[in-house]
Amino acid sequence: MSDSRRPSTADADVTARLREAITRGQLSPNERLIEADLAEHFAVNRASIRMALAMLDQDGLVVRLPNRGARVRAVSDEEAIEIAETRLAIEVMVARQAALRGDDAGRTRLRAIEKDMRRAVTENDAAHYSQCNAALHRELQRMAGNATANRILSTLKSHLVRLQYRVILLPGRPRKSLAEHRAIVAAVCAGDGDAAERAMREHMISFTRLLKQAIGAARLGGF
Amino acid sequence: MSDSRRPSTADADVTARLREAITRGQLSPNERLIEADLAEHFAVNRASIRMALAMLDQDGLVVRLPNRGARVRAVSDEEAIEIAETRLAIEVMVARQAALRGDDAGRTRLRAIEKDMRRAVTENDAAHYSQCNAALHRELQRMAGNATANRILSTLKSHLVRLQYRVILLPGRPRKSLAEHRAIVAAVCAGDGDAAERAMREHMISFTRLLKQAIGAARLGGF
DNA sequence: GTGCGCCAAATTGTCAACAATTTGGTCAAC
DNA sequence: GTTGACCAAATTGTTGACAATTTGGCGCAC
Repeated sequence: MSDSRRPSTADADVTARLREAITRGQLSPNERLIEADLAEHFAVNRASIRMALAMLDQDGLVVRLPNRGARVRAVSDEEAIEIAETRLAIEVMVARQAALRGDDAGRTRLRAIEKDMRRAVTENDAAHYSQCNAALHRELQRMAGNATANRILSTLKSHLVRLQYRVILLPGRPRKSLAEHRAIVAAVCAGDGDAAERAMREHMISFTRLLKQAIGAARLGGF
Repeated sequence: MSDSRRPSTADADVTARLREAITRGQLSPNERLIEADLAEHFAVNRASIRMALAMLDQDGLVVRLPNRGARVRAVSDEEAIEIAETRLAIEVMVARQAALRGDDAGRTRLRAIEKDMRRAVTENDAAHYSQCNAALHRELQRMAGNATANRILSTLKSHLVRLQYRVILLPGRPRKSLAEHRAIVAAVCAGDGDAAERAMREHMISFTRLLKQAIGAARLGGF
């Protein structure tokens, strides 16, 4: 659903593809991004690549040094924690706003996602659980209707994707996470902003703590 | 201090200048940004302008439509409120982190700024007060040491500059704001994260409320 | 007079060539 | 053997020309 006759430039297209290649880990952190090579790989000219690199630099996914080219930005461990903390602050606000401003359709969808989530846990389907998790947060964002927060969250998430799968795969995580999610859904559906905020804070603190553990473990075991 | 022999490209330079022109209001909201004109005005070639527009688009300061050019993005009233709410969430976190992680030098500077601020209020110097205000928030950000949050805050602020001066100039605002700032400084210097968070929340809620008032007033009186 | 198609001007998108800079290696001098 | 200058290759930065698209106006039919 992206190659129809809708007006779109090569630039925007290649930017999206390059962004995905980075977030999906097909390009390693600190890997050099050589304009000519990328231009050939994506079958566009260098100007488009240049544009894409400039935008991804602004996004924080790429670092560019004058006359010295671009690299995939490596998020350090400290940075990953910073990002998680900032994400926490915004997700908490989003949960509150979703509780206060959400509509009936949203609440219905929220309950459906929760149900689906329960099934994923009983069936031990980690992949599906991860999808439900994303869907739930997405629905909360939609209900909150704060486009600014949504934009920021999506860029923050794009910086963490590489790391967060470690957390999801931790033993016992889905069961714990499920309970937290149910508390969030209950509070939001009840229209209780304070409770939603508390529940989301609990959830994100728990996530952040595990992220720190995962990072610490990787630091010891990785090299 | 920008034309020395430090390596810098025309692109980065013109991006900063264009960004400033937009935030300072020298370019009106919705104004068309024609590449050739800008290139002539800034004495660079179109490619640099193109790059700058792409980055500012990513920043949210400019909107670009394929084949139809770029315009200065107009932040709607609803959006301004969204931005203020999101900023609140992050500033609150920054205040907490500043309280927990701040160093002695930072605390000293904070007290100095507060003192300066008091003087600005007694002397009714709104411009100087505004500077102190910026300095205080900047110092808190430095103390918190959360680069991610800092980056986000600076873009959020750049979207609000046009509006916030209305709030500062409201009668009685500096005196009220001063009391709020003193509470923040006290809590942060005491290393009390909870209190710092509360104080900053109070302050930002008060700011957001006034922003809404200012927006409402402008909507009635403006046209 | 109103609507419709068409053309020209303005503007953005794409491209390739050229200039400037960095990088890595070689060779000579010490 | 090490240091330093210098050169060549690789890469990025800049420029101008050309192609594609949109926009606004003009004339024509009705």
